[in-house]
Amino acid sequence: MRISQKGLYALQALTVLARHYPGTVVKIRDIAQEEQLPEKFLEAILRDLKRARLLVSVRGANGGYELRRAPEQILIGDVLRITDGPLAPFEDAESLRRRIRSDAKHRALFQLLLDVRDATARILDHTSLADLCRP
Amino acid sequence: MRISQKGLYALQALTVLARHYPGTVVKIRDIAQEEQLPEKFLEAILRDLKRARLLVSVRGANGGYELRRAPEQILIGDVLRITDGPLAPFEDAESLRRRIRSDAKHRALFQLLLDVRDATARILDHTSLADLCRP
DNA sequence: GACAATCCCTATTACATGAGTAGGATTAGT
DNA sequence: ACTAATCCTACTCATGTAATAGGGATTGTC
Repeated sequence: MRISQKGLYALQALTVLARHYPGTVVKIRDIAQEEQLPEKFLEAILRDLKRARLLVSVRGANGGYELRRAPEQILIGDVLRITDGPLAPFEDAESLRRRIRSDAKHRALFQLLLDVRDATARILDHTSLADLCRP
Repeated sequence: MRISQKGLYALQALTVLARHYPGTVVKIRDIAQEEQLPEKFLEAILRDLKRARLLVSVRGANGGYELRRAPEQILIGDVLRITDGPLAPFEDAESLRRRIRSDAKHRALFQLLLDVRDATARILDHTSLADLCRP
């Protein structure tokens, strides 16, 4: 699972929102300036994070985005699953089985890739946004 | 690091060669048939593995491929680095630093991704081709 | 030496994904 | 009404993946 620019930008943006949590909404432009991110691209990313219920937004003048939960309760694994899909070297167990012909013969390979997935997930799901904001 | 079809095919082909190790070369066509892989694509993959010094080949009639070392000494990590590049959620440390603007502020993120890389590498570099051939 | 089998090499194709950009529709504060 | 902001659709452009095509070079067998 190579991390995408989208995933990187999402995490950078979320650290900004974490610093303003709770109470204040931050607008796209301000986040983009603070982290030097392309504004329009960031806009699409924040919409995705909102659809996935990580953020809430306020529309209109003085609008912006805010975390829906405390930074301690937002796991990096959650974020990257939204921006980059499953935290594994494959899409999902089903289609991996299909990609390996004669899966009976390659059970060990299958299990190995599951182990890799579990190891990454263990790390990413035990680190929160708050952890990323600490020095 | 999502595993590519190339990587999957490479590992499947290598298990065939491991079963014939040592002493006999196996031709592309036979490997392709045994594992149901596209022959021309497999050909390109085996060439890559040969260039990377994992295989040796014999040309001409009765030619084919053979492992250069014992299956116990071929690590899955080695194979996937050839077919899929670095075993990390990023290309290399340098360009990750470039992809994250203001890296000073995001040292924790940087370290987190390094941890993920180390965890995957630890698994993949401690599993050998011989391990994949066991039931 | 002819021939067939086999690896070796370059090029091309089709399709999907990633990384954005453009431009307007909608909503809210003044 | 005007302005500032989010929301939404669609589009572009570059790159990578998964092959396929079509030979060239080498070697064993007759």
